[in-house]
Amino acid sequence: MSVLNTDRRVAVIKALAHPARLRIAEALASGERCVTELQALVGGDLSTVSKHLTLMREAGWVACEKHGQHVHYRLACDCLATFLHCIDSLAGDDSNCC
Amino acid sequence: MSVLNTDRRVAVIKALAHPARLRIAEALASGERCVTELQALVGGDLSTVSKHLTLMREAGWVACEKHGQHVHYRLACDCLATFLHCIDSLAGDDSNCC
DNA sequence: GCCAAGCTTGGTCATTTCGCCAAGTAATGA
DNA sequence: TCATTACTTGGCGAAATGACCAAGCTTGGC
Repeated sequence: MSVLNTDRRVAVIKALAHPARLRIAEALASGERCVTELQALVGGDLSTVSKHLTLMREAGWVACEKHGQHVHYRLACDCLATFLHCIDSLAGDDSNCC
Repeated sequence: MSVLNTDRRVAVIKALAHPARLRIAEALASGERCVTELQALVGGDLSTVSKHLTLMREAGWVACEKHGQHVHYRLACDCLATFLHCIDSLAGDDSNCC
């Protein structure tokens, strides 16, 4: 495995390694949302949310499409549930991993 | 899902969101290694590697056991392969996600 | 055309993370 | 016991990340 591939993998992982971005991903699992809706969910400045979404898009987690004034974001990958299940097997308070 | 759970999930994800730590995890997938061996693999100072391992242990990814002078680190979770497969479906150069 | 809503981009500052060095502990062998 | 190897911990400066503000672009309604 090359260093480049490692760095690419790291970029994908980092894109979810932030509370706001993880919450955004969880929200999008139940359907499309526009930026303002996601801001209402995670709080903070709209520009901050927009930048989080750009990062997630570059990593490949989400895709977006413009509808009039609104930009609809959605999950671009159906493996989020698998990913989270894997994380939760480690994150559980009861340490019942694997 | 509470904020606390989100933060715990983020801590688990962050523990692999670094090139050296990801490489360490990949290496441990093929068997136990002591700290010096992992240092040879990822480079940098031994203390840096040790701190990476502490972080990964607190997140639950690895466990360790002392054998004489050596400390053997191993994966504490068998879901790493699943995790990486999920990441690679996004990290591939060919964008063939999902 | 003009204004407001929705979003993105650039800039700056505060916070976090990272990596090395130095110092300390523990086990082994001479 | 003294030196060496293996590892951990604390500390500090450097680099990366995150959050807000301000400014700009685009779309839609009046």
